[in-house]
This record gives sequence, structure tokens and C-alpha cells, in this order.
Amino acid sequence: MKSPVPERVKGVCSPPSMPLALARVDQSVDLLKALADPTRLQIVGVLKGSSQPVCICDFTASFALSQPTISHHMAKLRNAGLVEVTKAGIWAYYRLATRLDARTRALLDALV
Amino acid sequence: MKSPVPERVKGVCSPPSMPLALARVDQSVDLLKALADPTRLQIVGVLKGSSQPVCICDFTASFALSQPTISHHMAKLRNAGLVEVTKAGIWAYYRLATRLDARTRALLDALV
DNA sequence: TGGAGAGATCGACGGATATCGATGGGATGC
DNA sequence: GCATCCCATCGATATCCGTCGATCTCTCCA
Repeated sequence: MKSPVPERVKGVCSPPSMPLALARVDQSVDLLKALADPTRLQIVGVLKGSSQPVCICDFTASFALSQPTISHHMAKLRNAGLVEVTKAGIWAYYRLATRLDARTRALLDALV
Repeated sequence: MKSPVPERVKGVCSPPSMPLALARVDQSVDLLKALADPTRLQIVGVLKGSSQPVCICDFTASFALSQPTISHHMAKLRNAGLVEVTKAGIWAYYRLATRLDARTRALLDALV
């Protein structure tokens, strides 16, 4: 098999063309950061597989984490536009965001 | 449209079933963390779109970052199994890993 | 009206991480 | 041999982030 390393001269380094627009990079990085946590990724996995909204208290009961920590993770996911909340009485029900762009959806499909 | 919040009684919270295996979550989180950085994501984007390996010195010329920092980011990508390096003389040529599992490939397709 | 449960916010703390300058190490060429 | 170029590693530093306890708000119900 070939390993076609390009020709090159010493002292000459030219920056390659950047295929990704800067705004899109930042947007993707925000999304990746929101998902790059075990707790949050599992939460998204549960929500993606659930037909009904899930009460946040059930998540608090799942993970060995305090209630403020779960709430903090949910805020991160909300802020990233990944989940939506419906308050009903005492409870807060979370579901995957209904309007997700195609790239985000493809990314979730690749993960979950 | 309906918002079918499930029935619920006070003081009763039951953990939902976790659809994602723990090992897989950790694996995905490692991958996501490796990509959740603007510099690294752009590097991966360039490598994914390039038919030839790219010299790391070209990346050093691209980003307004020091040479050790670029090397550090490359080490992260190497450690995550995303890129491979070929040393030729003075230079180090990087390319996207040739053997990427389907999920990782789908994730990159969704991003880049 | 008051108590209790659920959830969000705040402030603080510790560990992870991005960045840099300095250094080391290997290859090239004079 | 020696200078030069490229790259990786090391040590230090500043910032970010996950976690917790304490507290606040809101709702429900007796």
C-alpha cells in the first residue's frame, strides 16, 4: 500500500484551506460539549428512547448524584437546545427537543 | 397536540431503564471530548476532506496557537484513535485513522 | 395558613484541560 | 562535527467544569 506523503521543502509551511465555517465549528463544539458527559449522554439516551416525557426526579433517582447536579445537567442540555421541559404541578417533565436540525439528529443517531 | 405527561404520585420516583451500556457511554464520551474543541474539530475536518496526509506544521501555521499546543491537540486525537501519524524525515504527516468503526464514522459524517 | 415535596439557583471547592515557554531528541545538510 | 529545522514532552499557570450543601420559589393539600 502506498503512503503518498506530499513533497515538501524545509521552512515552507502553508496553512490548509479550512473546510468548516467558523460559526458552524462553534455551533458543533457547543453541541459536542453538551453531550461529552456520561450523565448527560445517558439522559439523552433515555429521552431519545422514551415516547413519553420523563420526570427529572426519576433521573435523580437513577444516578448517584445530588439533585442540584442533575438539575445542572438538565440546564446544560436545555441551554444547548437538546431538551425541552414541561412543568406539570410539582413535577418537571423533560423530552428530547421536537425541532432538531438534521445534523444534530444524525449525530444523536450515531451515538444512541 | 397532546402533551401526555404520565400519571404520578408524590414521593415515588422510579429510575428509568438505561438503554446505553456503561462501557459504550464511556467510549462515546471519550470520543466526544476529543472532538469538543474548535481546534481539534477543524483539524479533523481538514483531514477528513484531504486525500493526502497533512503535515502538522501546516496546522501550526493555520491556527494562532503555539507549536506545543498543536502537538498537544494532535496527541489528543491520536489518543482517541481518530488520527494516525506517519513520520517522514523531519516531518510528521497526519491522516484520519483508516480503521474507524461505523459509529465513529457516522458521527464524523454528521459533523463534517 | 402553614407544612411538605419538587425543582432551580447560588456559592464554593477540587479536578480536568487548554495554553504557553523551555527543553529534549531525531533528521538533514553544511 | 555542528547548526538548523521539526516535533514531542515537560512543568507551570489560568480557566473551565462537575459536584455538593444551602437556600429560594413554586405548587399542592390538609
